[in-house]
Amino acid sequence: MTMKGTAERIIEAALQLISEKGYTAATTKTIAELAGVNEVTLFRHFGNKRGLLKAIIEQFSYYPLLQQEINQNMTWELEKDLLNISLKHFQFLMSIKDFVMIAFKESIQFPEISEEIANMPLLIKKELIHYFEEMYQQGKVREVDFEAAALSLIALNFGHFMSRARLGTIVSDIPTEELLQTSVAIFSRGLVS
Amino acid sequence: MTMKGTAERIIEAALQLISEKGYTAATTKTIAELAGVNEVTLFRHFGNKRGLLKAIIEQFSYYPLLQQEINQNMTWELEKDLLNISLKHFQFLMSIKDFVMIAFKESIQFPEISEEIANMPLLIKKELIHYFEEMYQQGKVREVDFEAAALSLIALNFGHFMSRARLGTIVSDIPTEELLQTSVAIFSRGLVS
DNA sequence: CTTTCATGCAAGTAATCACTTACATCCTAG
DNA sequence: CTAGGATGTAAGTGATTACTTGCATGAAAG
Repeated sequence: MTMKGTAERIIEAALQLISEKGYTAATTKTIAELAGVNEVTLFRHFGNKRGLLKAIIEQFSYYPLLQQEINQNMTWELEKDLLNISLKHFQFLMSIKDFVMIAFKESIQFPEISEEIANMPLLIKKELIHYFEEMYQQGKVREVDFEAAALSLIALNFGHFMSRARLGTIVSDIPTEELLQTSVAIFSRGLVS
Repeated sequence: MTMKGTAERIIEAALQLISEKGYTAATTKTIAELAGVNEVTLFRHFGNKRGLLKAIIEQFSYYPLLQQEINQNMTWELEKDLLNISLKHFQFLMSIKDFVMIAFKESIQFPEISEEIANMPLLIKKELIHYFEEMYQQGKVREVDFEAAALSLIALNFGHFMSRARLGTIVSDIPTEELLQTSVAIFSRGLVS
């Protein structure tokens, strides 16, 4: 069954080209070429260009949730846990980098993407607030606005991701893990009671 | 002299449309329409579509520097200064929001933009490192990797900006100033000696 | 062996793109 | 009042776009 492989290759090519050039500039012709597939095959699979984008969005709505992986491996040591979460968060963003880029490029034109991409920080926020509240009960973090704290850690990771994904090492050549480690060290020290 | 007003209106329209739809999808026709100008006038002013983008980039390369404003009003009280810097940084990003969006959308296709947009964090990083080093001399911050610390604060602000600029209040409806305040409070507490 | 189904290939559609040319109109500075 | 420069209008260019149609090919399944 070559069909599955073909559709997947088209989606991969579209993912790459749309994330690089944007939806309009990534033509069906170039997508088909990159996929090593005839242009008509693209239309036979997805109907039209928008159907291809829809397929991309659907693929990532079923993406393995970061949420669950955060809940596991909790040691209830603030810095250790936050570093683990941050690393996972960063790696997760990197693994779906192309999709994130498309989402930020085309969110105004295709509102369906906005909902999809907003869902990620919302879920992580929920988990983090839950974690902070539990840690507060244990007397391990001081009293702050936990929602704001959660959003800050998310913003921190996302900012690092954007910088690395878009500008590479232009801004700094500190290794990512080192950067996140310092980043989380400061943040968690600001949270401990 | 109506010329200046016309060129400005075209640039404004282009800024809005390109940031919303991307370079390719923002057609010269729609840009001219939004500017309330005939399409040929656009070409008479900027030669071709790329010349229009070039004009946009040039406009922001002469943008008043955030750098200077940071250097002023230093109180050498960590949290107060960092909050001031963060607020200014955020407001600055918001004021050139459309340009930032274009930069992140088209940086792969037009590398000139990448350099322009990377310059901003580089300058702020330099100032922050300088500030942290001085504060360390004064015994007011503990010893950390100051570059990583600077990058973290920048990532923090940029992350908040991206969230608000792109997703609005979907993720959270905490007022921006309140969010930044908590954000900086945690961060600066993690830095003090 | 034959049928079926995914794909390739060739050709063509109408629409839209960036961009040009020629000429009319208007405002303003001299 | 007049000359020049900025703008509008009209019409059109070739290139490219998303998308379609008809037919050939090839491999796999019954």
